[in-house]
Order: sequence, then C-alpha cells, then structure tokens
Amino acid sequence: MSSKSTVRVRVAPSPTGDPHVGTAYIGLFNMVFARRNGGQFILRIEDTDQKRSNPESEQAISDYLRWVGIEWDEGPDKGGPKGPYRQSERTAIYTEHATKLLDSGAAYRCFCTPERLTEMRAEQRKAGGNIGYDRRCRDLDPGEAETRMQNGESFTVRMKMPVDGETVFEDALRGTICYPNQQIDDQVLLKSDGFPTYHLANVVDDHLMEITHVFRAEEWIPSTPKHLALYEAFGWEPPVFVHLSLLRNPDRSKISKRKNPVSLEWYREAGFLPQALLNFLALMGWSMQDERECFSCDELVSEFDLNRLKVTEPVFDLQKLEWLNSQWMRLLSPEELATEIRGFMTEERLTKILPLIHERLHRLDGFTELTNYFFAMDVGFPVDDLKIKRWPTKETDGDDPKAPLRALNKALKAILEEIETLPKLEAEDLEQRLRDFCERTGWKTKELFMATRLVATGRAASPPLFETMEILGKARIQYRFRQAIETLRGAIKK
RNA sequence: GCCCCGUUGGUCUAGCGGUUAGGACGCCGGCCUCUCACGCCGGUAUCACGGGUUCGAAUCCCGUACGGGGUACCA
Repeated sequence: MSSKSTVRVRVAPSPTGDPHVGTAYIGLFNMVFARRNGGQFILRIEDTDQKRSNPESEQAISDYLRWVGIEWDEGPDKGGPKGPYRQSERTAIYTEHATKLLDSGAAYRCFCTPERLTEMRAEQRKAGGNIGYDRRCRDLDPGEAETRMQNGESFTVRMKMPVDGETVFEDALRGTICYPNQQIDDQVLLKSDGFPTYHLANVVDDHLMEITHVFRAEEWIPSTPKHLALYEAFGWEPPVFVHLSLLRNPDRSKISKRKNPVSLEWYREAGFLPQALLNFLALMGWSMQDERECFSCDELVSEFDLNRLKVTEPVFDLQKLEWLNSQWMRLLSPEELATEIRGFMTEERLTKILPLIHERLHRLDGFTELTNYFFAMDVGFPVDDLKIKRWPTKETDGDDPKAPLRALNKALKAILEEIETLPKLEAEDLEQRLRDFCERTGWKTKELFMATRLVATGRAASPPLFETMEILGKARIQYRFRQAIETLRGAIKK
C-alpha cells in the first residue's frame, strides 16, 4: 500500500439476523483505525445471500451500531463517492468482473449440481484427506460450455486456483502466513442465481471502494489466499490484512447465541451503557500501555496502535462487563443517570405497558410490582410452579414424573427456534404460531400457554400472554427461553 | 481426515532474555458502617509439556499436547 493513499476501512455485516456483538467488535477497530489515521470508515451491507438477507436486519444493524457508538462516513443510508454500499445493488458490477475473469481464463463455468457436490464431499470424507471441489468442469471444452449454457443449463462461475505451490502473505498482526495451494479449491465466484459469493463481491468492492486495510475476524484467514488470487487475477494491489481474534463463549468456542448473549439488543435491554459495552469490546482485542481498563472511544483513538492489538482468543466475560458498566454509571451525574433511566423506561414503552395492567392496578404503588418483569432482564424461571397435567404423550412415558418436563423442554426449543427467525415479535403472529404449534404437536393450548407465560414473565399471573411478549421484545424472550431450557435441563437431570 | 491460527491464575491481561511474574474481574476474609452498596486492607490462584539456543528463558527456535477456526452455489 503506498503510504500517501488515505486510509479507508470498512465493516461489512451480512443482514441475516439480530445485530451481532461481533460486528460491533470488528466495526470498532475499523472505525478507530480510520479515525486515528484521518481516514474514512465505511459500512457495507453484504446481502448477497438472497435466502437469508432481509431489510429489517439491515435496519437493526445500522440502528444498534449507532447505539453502541459506531458511526460511519459512508454507507447505504448516507451515501458516499463509492456507492452503492449495498451489494445487492451492485450485481452488474460483479457479473462484469466475473466475465473479465472468464475471458482471461482465470475462471470457468461449472455445471455440477449441488447434489453431485454433496455426494462428492461425502465420498472425500469417507476416503479421508482433502475435501474440496474436484475440478471436473475446470477443463471443459469452451464450446461445450457455451452450448450447455445456451441450453439453459444452470451453472456457477468458479475461480481457477493454482493447484500447487503455496500462497504466502503478511498479516499485520500475525506475521507471515503460508498456505499450501493444494488446500484451496476452485471457489465459486458467481452463484447460479447470478449473485456473487462473498469472495468475489468482497474483493471487487474493496478494490473499487479503495479499501486500504481489512480488519476482519480470524475465521477469514483460510480464505485469504482465495482473495489474494483474485487480486492477482484482476491485476490489483491487495489491501493490508489484519485478522482479529474471535470473541469466545465461556467454553472457548466462537461466540454464539446459544451460549452467550450476542445480540446488541440484549445488551441494551439488559441495561448496559453503550460506552461501557464499547469499552469492553475494545478490551477484548486491545490493551492500553498503562493497563487502564476504563477508557472512552476518543481515548482509544488517540492512543491506538496496531501493534498492541492482540491475537489471543478472549472469552466474553459478562461479569467483568457488568463491573465495567458500573464504573461508567458512576461517572454519570445524577441528571445524566436520570436521562439514561428515562431512555431505558421510555414513555413509549410505558404507554404500551399501561393498558395491559390498567385494570389490574388497585393503587398507584402497585405499579412497580406489576411491571418489573417488563424492565428486568433476569426474572428466573419458576420451574416448581409448573403444573402440567396433559402433554403430548407417548406410550414410553409410562409414569415417568419427568415426562412433562421433557415434553416442555422439547416444545420450548422448537418455539425458540421459530422465534429466532422472526425480525420482531408481534402479538397476533405469535398467537397464531403458538396455536399452530399446539395443533401440530398435540399440546393443549391452555397448558402450553401457561408454561410459556412462566417462561416469558417468570410468573403465573400476567396480562395477556402475546401482547406481553410483544412488549417484552425479542431479546428478553429469547433470553428467558434459553434460561428456562437450561433450568428444565437441570430439573430433568435431578 | 486435511490445512491454518492460538496457548501467562477460573476469566481479561502487563510482560517483548535477568521481575519476589505486576494489574483487573470473580471468589474468600477483614476494616469502615444503622443495613446494603461503595471504598479501603488482605488472601486465593498462573507462565500447557518436552527438547534445544543462551551465563541466564514466561519471553527466541523446534517438536508434542490442548483449544479454536476453516474445509458451502453462508458470510
């Protein structure tokens, strides 16, 4: 990278779910690096997976990134000189570039079906050794490829990777990384739906958007050689790569929603201050020279040095986050604290809650008692209050006293899975889904709804379940379902 | 299976050839105090293992073990 070019970095989330804490983590370091060097920080939406991408997710990602304090200079909602910043709006660019590679012989059309590929992998797995595309279509006669394409046969475009030798590259953090090319198969560049894969889109966009440094998660290390091959095929200069370590669950696996809250919405709803969360994320990948732990984003910017970035895999410790949050809360004046609390118990939320508890309220002082579970994150799951008399039973249940618990656990898992696919919770939709679920599985609505109420609110008495769940919101509901599933698991084992 | 990345207390880390291996969270105990919290004091526990290199290795090199990631028409 020539030293005179301005620093340009980006964070490139895929809008396929809840706003992820890992996106904020990577975004933070990109933003800090850009600010430190007087460069630009770009938000690019990688929505090339037509099946999973959705606009609600994109909106949530933007909103929550801003909430936590990450602001970009160019992006889909702000525009900028190198737009558009949404990959689904750039498909023509990718096909044009794929065609270039096809013409230069760096890529080829592949007519293998997904079924054949699955079968091939299964066989490779059985045989042991490398797993990867066997390059059947790589040396297809161009004329034949042409006719098959004309005949409407479905195809992908694959990269022609070198079959021997090795790819060596420098990671700004980890030093030299060396990859045997044999390990790298002929990556799909263009899917049969005409959309690019990450690999193509990412390289083309990074070049066109003049990205100079790529801070991304370490899970990308293995595909970096593919990207490098692409830069070479296009005759472009690659950016500097900085692979940051992945955030970890307590068991050290890659952070995931089943083992640790990952949605930024959860952190906001659990009452964390954005500046504390951001501070904590910084601590996950970086340490100050003087080991100061409580510092602002501005302080980070002014002291940031790439060489102090860490390579070890940090476990995301909620207890320490909570401590850090308490430190930040103390820094607030009483007035500021009041503002924060008003932002947490908003007028808007209050006006939604009030109609639900109105008739249940006998005195004003009953308010806190009747509504605390709308605000708290942890309410506990009172497993002993469960009184399940009928459940979808099997002969094998016999008189196993744990059978209802087992059945409920299974049901909760299934419902949670369904809830996770929803961008947001809406009462009517939820009710329909749960009724359908009962229909499908043989649960009595009465039984399952009560159990769900216990899960969602921690109580046997609450306002109408589905309206309550809607107000509680996805983050709380998901969290409480997971907690309940855990509690049940314990109760079943006992 | 194959490839890559990593390894300082339970967790986050400082350390970049010579330190009684320091700090933070947590936990335990004490003090403060009408209680709790805060604060303060103290305690707990660590360089994964084996070979080198060196007068001297947590620090450098090589193995091993362990952990993680990748191996998709997902990103």
